[in-house]
Amino acid sequence: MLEARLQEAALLKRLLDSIKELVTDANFECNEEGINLQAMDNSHVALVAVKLDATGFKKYRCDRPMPLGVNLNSLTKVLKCAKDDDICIIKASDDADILNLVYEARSSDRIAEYDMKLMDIDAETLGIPDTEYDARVTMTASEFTRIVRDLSQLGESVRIEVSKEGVRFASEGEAANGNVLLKQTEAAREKYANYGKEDEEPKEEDDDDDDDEEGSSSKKKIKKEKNMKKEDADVEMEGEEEDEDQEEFKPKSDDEGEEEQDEDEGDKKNGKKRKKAPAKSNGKPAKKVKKSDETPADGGVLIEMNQHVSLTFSLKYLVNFSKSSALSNTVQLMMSNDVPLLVSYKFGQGEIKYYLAPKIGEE
Amino acid sequence: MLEARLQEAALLKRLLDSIKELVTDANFECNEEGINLQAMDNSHVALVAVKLDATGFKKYRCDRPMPLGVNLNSLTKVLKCAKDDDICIIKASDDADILNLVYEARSSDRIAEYDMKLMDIDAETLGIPDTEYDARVTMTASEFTRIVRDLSQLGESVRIEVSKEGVRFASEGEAANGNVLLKQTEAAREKYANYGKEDEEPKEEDDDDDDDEEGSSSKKKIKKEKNMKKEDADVEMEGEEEDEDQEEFKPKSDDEGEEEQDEDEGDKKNGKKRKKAPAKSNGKPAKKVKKSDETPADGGVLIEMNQHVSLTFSLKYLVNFSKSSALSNTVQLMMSNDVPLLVSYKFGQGEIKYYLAPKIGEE
DNA sequence: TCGAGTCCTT
DNA sequence: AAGGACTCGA
Repeated sequence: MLEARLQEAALLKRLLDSIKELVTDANFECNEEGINLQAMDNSHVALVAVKLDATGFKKYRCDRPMPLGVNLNSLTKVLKCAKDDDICIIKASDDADILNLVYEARSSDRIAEYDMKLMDIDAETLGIPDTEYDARVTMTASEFTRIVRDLSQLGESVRIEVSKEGVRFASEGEAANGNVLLKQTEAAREKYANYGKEDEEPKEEDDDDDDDEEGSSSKKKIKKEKNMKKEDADVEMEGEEEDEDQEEFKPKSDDEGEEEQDEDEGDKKNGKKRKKAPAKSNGKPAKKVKKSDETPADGGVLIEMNQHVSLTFSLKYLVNFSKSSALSNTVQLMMSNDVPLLVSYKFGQGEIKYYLAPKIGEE
Repeated sequence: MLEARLQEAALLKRLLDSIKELVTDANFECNEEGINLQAMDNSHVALVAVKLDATGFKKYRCDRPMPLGVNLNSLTKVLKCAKDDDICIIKASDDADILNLVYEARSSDRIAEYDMKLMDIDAETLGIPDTEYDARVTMTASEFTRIVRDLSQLGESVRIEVSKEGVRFASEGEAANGNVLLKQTEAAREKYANYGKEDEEPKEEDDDDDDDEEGSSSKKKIKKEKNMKKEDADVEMEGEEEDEDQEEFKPKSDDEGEEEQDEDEGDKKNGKKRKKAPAKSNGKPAKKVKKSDETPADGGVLIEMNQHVSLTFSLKYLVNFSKSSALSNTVQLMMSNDVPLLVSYKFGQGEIKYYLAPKIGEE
C-alpha cells in the first residue's frame, strides 16, 4: 500500500515534462524513504534518476517497497488533468496494478480521481555509485538552458571545459563555431555558497565521516571513484544489456588519476558533505533553498574543481536535460575526464539527475 | 579590418528579423561611414536597404571598405545566441572570410564568441537615387502593421491612396472588401513635425527650406525625381540583371525630365551631409529621436504631398516590411504614382528602407 | 500593462 | 516537439 499526498500537482507535472521524452516507461520504486525512478533513455545513451523524498510529501506512507511500472505517456496525460495547484494524492494497492490519482482543488470543491493501469517493467535499478568528480559547476538553470540551446543551433556536440577561471562551452558547426565562457565571480560564489547544504541531502558523496579531508583525499577519491565503478559494475549500467552505447558509460579506464590537488579538491568534493557541518560556509546565513534557489540574477558560476576537465557531449541530450529548469533554478554539472557527466537539478522535494557519457572521438 | 561595437545586440537581432525572410544572402558593405546592406528580395520584387551609421556604434573602425557576404540565416542563428542587452562586437579581418561576433554580458561574467563563415556575393550595390516623392505619409509603425495585416486577411493587394485629408488603404477580397482611412490630424502634424530632423539625416526630402511647400513645388519635384532616375539608371536597380520584375521598378519612363532642380537635387544627394546644418527645424526643440520616436499615441498621420497618388501593392510584402516596427515606432511611406513605394523606418543608428514596385494592372 | 496559456508554424 | 505569436485574464 502506497499513499502519497503532494501539496502541488505541479511538481509531478513538471517532473514528467522533464523526462517523458527521454523515457517512455519506468518503474517508480516506492519505499518508506520516498519514491525513486531510474531509467536509461530510449537509446540507452543517457540515464535519468529521480528521487522524491518522503519528507517532501504532505503525507507519505509506503508499507513495503514496491515498484510501480508506469507508462510515462499515460501518466503525463493523466497529470494534464490536474491543475497546477491541486493537491495530488497518489495511491497504489499492494498488487500494484493500478495507480490511483486524486486531484483535490484547494477549495476542496472539486475532486478528480483517475485510475491508471500499471505495467510490469523489468527492474533494472542500476546501482549508481556516488562518484567523486573532478569538477563541479554550479550555475543558474536558465543560463545552462540558454547555452545548450544556443549552441545546439550550431552543431551537434559541445565541449565543456572547466578551469578555475570558469567554464567554457564550445561547439563547432557548418555555418559557425561558437563558444561561451562563463567566468566564476565572487557574486556567484556567494550565491551558491550554501547551495545543496540545506533542505537537501547531498548524497552525491559517500564519505560520511567528514567532508573536509582536504589534501590527503585526492588520490583516495579518485580511487574511490574507480573502486565504486568496479564494485558496482554488476549493478551498474555496464551490467545491463550490452549496448554499444554502454561502452561510453564506462569510459576509458583511468590512466591518470594520481594527481593531488589536495586543497582544492578537498574543498570542492566535500563541499556537498559539509552541509551540516558549517565548517566554512562563507558565513552566509542558511538561506532556504526553496524550490530551487532564490537568486534572481543570472550570470556567473561557481567552480569547484581538482583538475582541469574537458569533455564533449551530445547537445541533443543536454537540451533535453535542461527541461528540468522548470523544477529548479539551479543546476550542477559534475565532471571528470572520460566519465559520464552528471547534470543535477535539486528541488525542494528531491532531485533529478542525468548521466550522459562523453563522446569519445571528440566531435 | 572591421571592428564595430554595438551597445545592444538587440538592434542587430531585430534588424535580422526584419529582413531575413526577404533576403537570404547579402553583403554588409562596411566602410568608414558605417555599414550598409542592400539586396533584392528573393523574387526580385522588393528591395531592402539598411544603413547603420558608424556614429551609432559605441566604437567603430573600418580601415578600408569591405563587403561582408553573409548568409542571413546563419547570422540569424548566431545572433539568437546573444541576449538582447549584450554588448556585441563585430570583427572581420581584411580577408573577410570570417565574421567574428563577441557577445559580452553587461556584467562581463559571460563572454560568448562566434565565428561565422562569410561568403562571396556578387556585389550588386545598386545606386538608389534619393528620389523626390509626391506624397509622404508619416505614421506609427504599429498602425501600419495593423492595417496591412488586417487587410492581408481579405485580399492580396492594397490600394494606397493619399490625399491632403489623409491616406486610405483599400483591399478587395472574395469574402469582403475593406478600407482603412487615416485622417491627418493636427496632433499627428505636431507629433511628427521634427521627425527625421534630429539625429537623423532627413534624406527623405531635400526641401530644406520647408516641409510644406505645398503647391508651388509639385511639378518641380516630380521632374527632379525623374531626373534622378535617369541619371542613375545604370546604377539603379534597373541596371541589374534583367528580371521581368525589374520592370516594375522602373515604372513609366520619364517623358519629361529635362529640368534642373539643382538645388533640390544637390540637396538630396548631399542630404546626408547636410545633417549638421539645421536649416529649418520648424522651430521645434530638438527632441531626441531615440530608438525611433517617443510619441506614444497611435492614430493620425502626417501627410506631405504635392499631388494625389494612388498605387496598388502586394500586401504580402508590406506585411513583411512591417516587421521592422520592432526597430522603430514610426514609419514613412513615400509614394509617387507609378513609382516604387518607399517604406522607411528610421531608428537611432540608421535606417531601413524597403522599395516595392506597384502593381501595374491594379489588382 | 504584464504574464500565462493556447494556438499555429517550423 | 519546440519556438514564436497572439489572445485572454489578472
